[in-house]
Amino acid sequence: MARQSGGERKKADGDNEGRIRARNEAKILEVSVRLFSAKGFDGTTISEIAEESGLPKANVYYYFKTKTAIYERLIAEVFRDWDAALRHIRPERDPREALADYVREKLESSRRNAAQSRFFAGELLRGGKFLSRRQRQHMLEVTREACEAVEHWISEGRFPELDPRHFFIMIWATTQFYADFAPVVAATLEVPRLRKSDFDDAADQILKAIRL
Amino acid sequence: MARQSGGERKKADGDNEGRIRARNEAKILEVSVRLFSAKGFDGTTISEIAEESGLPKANVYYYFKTKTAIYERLIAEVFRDWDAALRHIRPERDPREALADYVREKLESSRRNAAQSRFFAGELLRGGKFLSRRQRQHMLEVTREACEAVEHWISEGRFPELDPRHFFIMIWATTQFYADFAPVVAATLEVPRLRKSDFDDAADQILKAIRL
DNA sequence: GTCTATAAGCTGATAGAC
DNA sequence: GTCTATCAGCTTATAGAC
Repeated sequence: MARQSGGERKKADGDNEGRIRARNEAKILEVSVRLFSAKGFDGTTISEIAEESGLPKANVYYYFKTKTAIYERLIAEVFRDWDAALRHIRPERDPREALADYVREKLESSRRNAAQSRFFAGELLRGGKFLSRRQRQHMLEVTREACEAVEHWISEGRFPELDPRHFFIMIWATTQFYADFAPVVAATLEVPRLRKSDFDDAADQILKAIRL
Repeated sequence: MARQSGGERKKADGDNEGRIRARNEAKILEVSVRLFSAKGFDGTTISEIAEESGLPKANVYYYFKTKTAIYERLIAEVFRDWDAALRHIRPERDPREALADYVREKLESSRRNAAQSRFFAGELLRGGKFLSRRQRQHMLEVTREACEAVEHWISEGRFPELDPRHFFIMIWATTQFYADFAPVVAATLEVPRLRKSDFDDAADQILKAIRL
């Protein structure tokens, strides 16, 4: 009680304030990624974000200055994990095992965060206008490193003579596809909806198809 | 002159009217597919469609009752070509040649109609809510037929023992990717923008990777 | 068929009381 | 920090003169 009175207010309930802020921001972002991925940037309204977050519209604006700010925060969040799976691709590893780990992790992470995956795919589909130069640069560097690992394997005769860049595009396209275009995949597999086992099958089939 | 007067007006300038209608509708659709693919359904306004079509807004509404009607017409148009490339996949053909033709045509058509390809990808990314049951059914049947051809090849020992459905998902995902996510691909290949030769390389690399 | 003017409603964003 | 009330602007879509 005493701590909350006086001129130190701002600092005094800093903990509480921080907790509330963290919780509300997290809720807003969680709801937003789902809505943006399902309806796009313009199809998503702040009213709807507020409603599904259980907050009045003005409170959403209290935490995020604009709708664009929410979108950009989400881009940054997705981006942080973009290269997580690529860490498996290292020259000293066995190519077969490294690729298997990479494909499985990529499929698993897009399955677990389907909304996030679709959100990012939507952004790239529209040309990636919200990506900063920094972020583009980072993607490029990470890809280049992975390509170097593959080139190393090729030079040792442990990998087929493919262009690593096209190879990664192929793997990336395929793994993303299962989560991003789930309805099409489900229809093709003739199941009502995708289960974890379908993703496991996908991983096996992809690795089998490229016959490493 | 005489033909245009009197009660037969509607029929008399039917030719002219039809030509104008055909031209204006085509222009509207051409502009719309580009705008929808770049900004999504809600991000695209009828004002903008009208402006870029060189027509007043009210005329757009004269040809299409609603914005949704334009979108649905585009879906139907894209849809008509969905299975064109799959016609190469027939049991009596040589699997190697059939697949090569399929991959090349898929890449070439998505390259030539990049806006259309992205438009459709955007629709599927949002769950394909505008697809009719008929259209879904058609996709399913065409895919099933192609899978049967592959199964035939497998039974004769002319094709690796893969699940044809996962195999087609892999091919479809990869070929689409080059046109739909062109900026990412261009960055990965470290070129300013994709040229026809990049698509040709892609076809070669895909076919090489699956080692048919 | 063409086009201007306008209706009716929703949007992102803010002011200001509590 | 929370929330109500509200604004200014833009949206889809239509009415009605030409």
